[in-house]
Amino acid sequence: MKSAVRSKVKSRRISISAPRPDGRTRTEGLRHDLADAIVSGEFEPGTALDEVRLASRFGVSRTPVREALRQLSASGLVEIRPHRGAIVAKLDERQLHDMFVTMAELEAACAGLAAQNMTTPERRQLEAIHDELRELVRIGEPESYNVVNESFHSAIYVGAHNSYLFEITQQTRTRIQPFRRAQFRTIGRLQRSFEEHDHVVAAILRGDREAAYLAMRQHLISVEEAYDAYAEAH
Amino acid sequence: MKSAVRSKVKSRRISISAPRPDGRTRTEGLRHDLADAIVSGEFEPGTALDEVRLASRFGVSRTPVREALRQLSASGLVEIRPHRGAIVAKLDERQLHDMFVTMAELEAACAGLAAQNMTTPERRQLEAIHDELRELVRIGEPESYNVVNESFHSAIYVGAHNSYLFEITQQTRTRIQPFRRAQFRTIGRLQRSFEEHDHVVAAILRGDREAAYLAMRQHLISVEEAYDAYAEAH
DNA sequence: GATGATTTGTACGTATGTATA
DNA sequence: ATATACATACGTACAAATCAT
Repeated sequence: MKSAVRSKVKSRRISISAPRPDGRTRTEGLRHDLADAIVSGEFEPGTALDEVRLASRFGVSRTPVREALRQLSASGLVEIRPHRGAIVAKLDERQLHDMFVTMAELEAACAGLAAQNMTTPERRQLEAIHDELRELVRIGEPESYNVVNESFHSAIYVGAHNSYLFEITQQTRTRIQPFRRAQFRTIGRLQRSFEEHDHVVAAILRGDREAAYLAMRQHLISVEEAYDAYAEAH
Repeated sequence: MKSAVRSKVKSRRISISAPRPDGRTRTEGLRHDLADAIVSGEFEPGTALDEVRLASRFGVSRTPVREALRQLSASGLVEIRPHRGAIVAKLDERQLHDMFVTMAELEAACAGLAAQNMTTPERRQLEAIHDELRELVRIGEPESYNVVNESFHSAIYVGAHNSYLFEITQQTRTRIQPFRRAQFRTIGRLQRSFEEHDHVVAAILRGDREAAYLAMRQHLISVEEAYDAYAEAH
């Protein structure tokens, strides 16, 4: 219906071609923006990523869109089916479970290495975050707890002092993100989470690698169980 | 200067465009071929990946080359510097060491999960491979040992029954590959490797997750030490 | 199941940014 | 420091494949 009109109408170029104010290429900017949209949940898993629509939405041609999609497909956020377009990657139950289990192993490895490698200031910082979480449990603030909890885990990734492990741990977290429903909702779960952290922190502070590994692995398994219980109830 | 002439001259198309005999796109084929060339050592780390040269070498236009390079950069084999071209990814000492340590953690995680999850046939198969390696140590065949050793490790990746862990373990192995110099060269190292495997196999067969984890981690640390010793001597 | 519409895949030209003399 | 050469970034045209009808 509309197609007859289009070919004459479209001719005027939008020309956003201005010499790139920032130093970034369009492809880079797009990859970043698309990843954000997926991780934040704006584009849900399974959403079709139409090249032309994305191009016009972001005011660029199809070329950078295609290049960004290729990169995101290699990192796992996007799935490309040849000749059939790209969609936001979808995971079935099994794949999601596998990812959780692997995440537990990765974070446990981080904790173990952190027990060995953290500097004294890093250890002090971890304790400080842990104390902050204790207070948030006491006054019962799930939202703040979730935010500070992120720093807790990040501090341990960094403390492992291993750039590659850091990279794949973050990447795995990013890939799971679109599938995370709610975080901690109940005070009970908060309390339990804090107690598990307590074992992790104690092991790291006394430099006990294997104990830190086991405590963190256990913590994450228990996080998955909490998710599952929540998912089942909803 | 030449541009006046060019626009008339270029018109004849080379037309390798034959309707794609296989079902694969050129980008896919190229990504595969490039990854192969890098992993096999044909393109060494640091090699410049000139778009035009690659395009003509593989008989395609620059577009699929660019798209393949983007994917390989997301998977870590290639490094893209904006406006400055792509090179085969290079790792410094520290990065390589970090990757080895992480590989040890990943394989250890696989071994731990394999101890839990391997089926009876899988356990039998692992034992069979292990017996084969014993024989190869006895008669002293480093080349065959290296080949069968790969199956040994692969059997454990598979036995973990975790698709995501499998994926990142393989990907890490691929990324380290271009930096592997020689494999086991000495009979002494062969013997030592076999003894370490022995602990891993025993732990897996009796379903002892933590012991399997520790034994595999130790094995890989000792593999890295062997590499380092070799590198230092050469 | 064939045909037209739509969307992706590939080629190529030109502009823009980077390196070099 | 400026100009020149060169490789990449991006837009656009067309071909090929998929999907609707």
